[in-house]
Amino acid sequence: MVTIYDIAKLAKVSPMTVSRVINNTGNTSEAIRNKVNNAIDELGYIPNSSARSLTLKESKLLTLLISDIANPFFTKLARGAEDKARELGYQLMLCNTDEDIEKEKVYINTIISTGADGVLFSPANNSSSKHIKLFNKYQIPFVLVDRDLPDVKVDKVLGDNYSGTKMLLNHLFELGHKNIALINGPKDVYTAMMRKESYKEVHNLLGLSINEKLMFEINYNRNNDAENVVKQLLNLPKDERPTALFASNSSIAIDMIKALHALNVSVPDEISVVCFDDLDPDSAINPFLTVVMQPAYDFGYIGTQMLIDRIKNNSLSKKPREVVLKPEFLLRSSTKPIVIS
Amino acid sequence: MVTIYDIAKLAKVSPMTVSRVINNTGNTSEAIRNKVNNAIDELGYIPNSSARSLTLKESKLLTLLISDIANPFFTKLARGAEDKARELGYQLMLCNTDEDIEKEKVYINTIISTGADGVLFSPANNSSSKHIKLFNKYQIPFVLVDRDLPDVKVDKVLGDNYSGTKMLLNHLFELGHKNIALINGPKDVYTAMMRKESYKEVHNLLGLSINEKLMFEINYNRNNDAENVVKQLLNLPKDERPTALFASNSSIAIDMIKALHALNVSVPDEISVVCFDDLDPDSAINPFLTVVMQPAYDFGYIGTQMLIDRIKNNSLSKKPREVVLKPEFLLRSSTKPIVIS
DNA sequence: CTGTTAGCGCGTTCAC
DNA sequence: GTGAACGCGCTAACAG
Repeated sequence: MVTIYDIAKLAKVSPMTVSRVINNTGNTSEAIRNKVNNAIDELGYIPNSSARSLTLKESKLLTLLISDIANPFFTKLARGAEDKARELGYQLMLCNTDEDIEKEKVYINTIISTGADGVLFSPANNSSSKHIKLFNKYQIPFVLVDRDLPDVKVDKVLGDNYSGTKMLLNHLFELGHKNIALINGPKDVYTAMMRKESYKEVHNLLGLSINEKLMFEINYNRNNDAENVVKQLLNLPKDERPTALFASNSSIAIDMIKALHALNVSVPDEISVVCFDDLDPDSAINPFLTVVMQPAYDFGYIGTQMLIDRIKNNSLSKKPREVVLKPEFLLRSSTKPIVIS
Repeated sequence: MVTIYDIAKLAKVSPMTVSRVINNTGNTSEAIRNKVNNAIDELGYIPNSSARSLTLKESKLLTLLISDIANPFFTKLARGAEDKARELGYQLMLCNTDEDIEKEKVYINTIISTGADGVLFSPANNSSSKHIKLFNKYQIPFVLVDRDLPDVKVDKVLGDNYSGTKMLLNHLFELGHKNIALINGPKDVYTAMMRKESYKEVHNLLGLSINEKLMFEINYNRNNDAENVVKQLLNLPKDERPTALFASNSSIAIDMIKALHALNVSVPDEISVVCFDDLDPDSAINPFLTVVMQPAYDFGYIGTQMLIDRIKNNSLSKKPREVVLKPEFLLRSSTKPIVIS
């Protein structure tokens, strides 16, 4: 391992001078700077960031703590975060909680232990609030992305769940659907909560009744309950049976469609399906699901910008900002007008 | 920030004893252990891993250095790597080079600087060989995944590019296709190189001639050249014009299909398309592309196991192991028998 | 079984 | 404009 001492020796200066040259701090003569830089090149010196973190209490390391790396929404968010981080001279580390609050806890410990300068955080569920105390205790700034947490006052980048839900429902209404099942994520996850509220509100505003039997809560990722849900829905008496499904995210939509196919129910001929978030990368060649697409990349890009702002002018006093990103409706072929039989 | 000194004071022992309790190293009496643990809980102590790395020269941090996080192949690989890393008490950090050799260089510096214990590495291209000197110099073990590098003798997890290519081509041959265009990745990337060689070999073994005009090299990710390639192919005289495309990865396949669609060429009615690697997550509901699917998750899972093996018994002397993972052929609907007109 | 000392690589503080 | 001493938080090596 090459240290500043090695290069100090080679350049015949003190380690301190080397440090100054590396960090452009204090004054150094041109001649010395050249000597030092040559030595650095010759020895292939790479600074030890552990040592640096220890004295500086800063690591130039950001962490993206998300709940499902297999979900294209989060993958795109990650790309956005990474791009902005690089732009601003930070390194991004990715942690995947798998929607698991325990994993999340472990990760947060590691994050603090590692000395990240900030965290871009999409909490597993509302219980994540507990974990936040740690961030506060260790004074590490974080920005909430996609999923809000009650009573947590920090910078946030959120989606507009109401307008997204409304677009999806209105589309279905226009096609004549009345019995629209809501296959939602867990009720203690912000986005699921919001989408359910919006679902109810949109119905209420239109004077439409809501059938509780059409509302389900399952996991946001990897679902084995999908088939169960479908069976329950299909067993409903004809006048209650849904003609359309509103899946709360794309992962659920996929699982539902698979379950429907397994039972020989055709989409969209017999049941229409819509959901939040798009299905990259291949939706490009095979556009099927009608969705509202959220600007996932921007969630990461903007969130990271806000995070670094916080880190730099650590005016934690400054009032938290909240950015709301609008979704876009994409009409494709998983929806069809209702068939009157 | 809480340090071992704080908890030493509270527990009325020496910092060293605290360290021993935390790490289960040396003997400590039950009574003391309890006192210390209570203090730890009370103060919410979290070890500072920078300090630890400094003395221990080990960070329990692994880095996955890949070239395209938007590619589902690498996403799944990442999940496998992460699972194994967690299993074995390591943390995984993800770096995305975007197929860019310069970004890769910067990342490798950061990786060394951060003090990762090992690297799971899928190089951008053959020039990456230069970067490897740094790993050697800093004695940080790495395992090559998916992409090999000439003359680099380390543990590897590679795909079986020959058999994958053969399955794809044989399938097309059986459907009657003879003019099969190869839309390949860059020639200095291992997988692209291997697939091209295999393409030639399979043709040769069957005594089929190869038309150089049907072979293209474009980027593995985000392609603007796709449309150009398609135009060139379609402008070929009828007897040379391809009736099928062999895309070297799924990203290229998508771009090609988009370009074909843009020109109103139907897949598979007019041109069949196949490629390496599957298109999760939604291929589940919308199976379209005929592919050979590689066990991406296993690339990460096995590679990480090998990496940690190396780290633990750093018997760098031990002969490098090479694991070759077989792909699986998935027949779907992007291919069709050739139409004699 | 427990405590003391020293040092990991670096940057801040204060001299020169 | 340059250098020496100290300390960041932790643990290895040695005492006791």
